[in-house]
Amino acid sequence: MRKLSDLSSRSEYATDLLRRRIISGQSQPGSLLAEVAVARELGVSRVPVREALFALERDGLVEFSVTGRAYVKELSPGDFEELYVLRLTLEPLAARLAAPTLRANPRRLEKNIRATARAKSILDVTHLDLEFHEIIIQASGNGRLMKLWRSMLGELDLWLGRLHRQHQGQKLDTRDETVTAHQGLLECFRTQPPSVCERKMRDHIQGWREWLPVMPTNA
Amino acid sequence: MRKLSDLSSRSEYATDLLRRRIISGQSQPGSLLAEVAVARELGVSRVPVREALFALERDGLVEFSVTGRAYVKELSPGDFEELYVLRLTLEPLAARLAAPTLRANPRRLEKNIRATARAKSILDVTHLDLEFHEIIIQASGNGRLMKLWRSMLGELDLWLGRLHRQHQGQKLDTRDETVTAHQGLLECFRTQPPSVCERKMRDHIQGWREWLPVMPTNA
DNA sequence: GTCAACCAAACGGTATACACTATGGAATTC
DNA sequence: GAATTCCATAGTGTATACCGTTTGGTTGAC
Repeated sequence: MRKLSDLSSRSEYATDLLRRRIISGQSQPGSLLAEVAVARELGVSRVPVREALFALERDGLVEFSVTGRAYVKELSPGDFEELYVLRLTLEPLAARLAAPTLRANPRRLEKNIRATARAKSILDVTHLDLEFHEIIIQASGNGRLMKLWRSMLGELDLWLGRLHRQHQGQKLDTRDETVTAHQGLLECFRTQPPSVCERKMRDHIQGWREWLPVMPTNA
Repeated sequence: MRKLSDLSSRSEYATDLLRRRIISGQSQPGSLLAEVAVARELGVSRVPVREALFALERDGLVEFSVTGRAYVKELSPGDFEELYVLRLTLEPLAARLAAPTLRANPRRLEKNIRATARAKSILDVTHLDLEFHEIIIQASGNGRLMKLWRSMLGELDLWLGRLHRQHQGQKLDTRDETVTAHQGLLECFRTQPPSVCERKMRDHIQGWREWLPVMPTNA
């Protein structure tokens, strides 16, 4: 766990800590995040906590009521579909835009795939998977797109975290499939024109959606 | 101009006022928005100003330096292209998702078009144009998409505002073209399947881009 | 004249205090 | 017993104060 001294500001510390709690499920969905309570608990004042709550709202991990109270986001199946349809639209675009860059310099993707192949836990695979996609978005050179991706990342993490907890008993080992699929994408970037990369990415994300265990239907 | 008493909170007041200033060009791009100075000027404390600055950063109207200072966003031609390519991707999606809803209930679009036809200033046309597009995104039923749109809206406004100022002398009257184009879209929603609406929206946005006067190449 | 060290003013980060509002349960009324 | 009023509590909105850091200019050495 990161300590306060590791971070440049208490706002970041609070944001980081609350994010972990929410994603890990330690903070129950729908529960109130009262500024005073959180502040006392983290050993900081209300000001950094307020800023953390605003930042987490932007990331889709916290929701504000009309009266200004902050609650841990409750997930509905519809939310997941919204997220999925946006990925299905934005990521193929990113792949097309990024194709020339990645063709010229695929090193970061290669490194990511090697790391994924060595990953020992499901959680690591998940994070490396998301990182793989983020590398592509980064390479698209569109800063706005990167911003949008980051604003979706938290909620995506929330979903995947819950999924893993629900299927704890089962293996759910996606490492080899992930590596194979990503190698296919990399090969595409290396040899195919942007429009093909775009299509390939769309297929990849569709495949991911279909592969996922059935999404829970209750919050 | 909105007064403090018209708004529920001083944060909103500050956000609103600063947004207007930035979009209108009253605040020079690149200029420092120092918390104390702004606070004194608006007659509020630093706290609401801080929150306003964070909100405006999310909207792409303000940028923070690494040391935490807030500056009025400087526009580059690349920024505009980034925005454009995202619209070109997200709005056709919205049109497809919204098609069934709008077919069943096109009233809001009709009302918007009528208002546009009566608009007396270029600024009104611009805002009604953006509202037209927002109605469609709203009708898509995808809350995340709406959030993304709103986060792009400020910067879009900034661009269009600058454009109008630069071409003040020229007519640049887009009212009739806008009405015609929007009527075409409405007709499409009323009679065509979602995939056709999607394509039509893509064409519409491409046409808008091509029609725009040459975007300025310097900040 | 140039460069570096230094210093005061400006600014952001955070804590704390106070004012106002919402919330939920207890008391009251019917 | 059910609905309503009332009130204490909890919570947010905002102001202010303090502290450390950045910044930009000035002074001094060379």
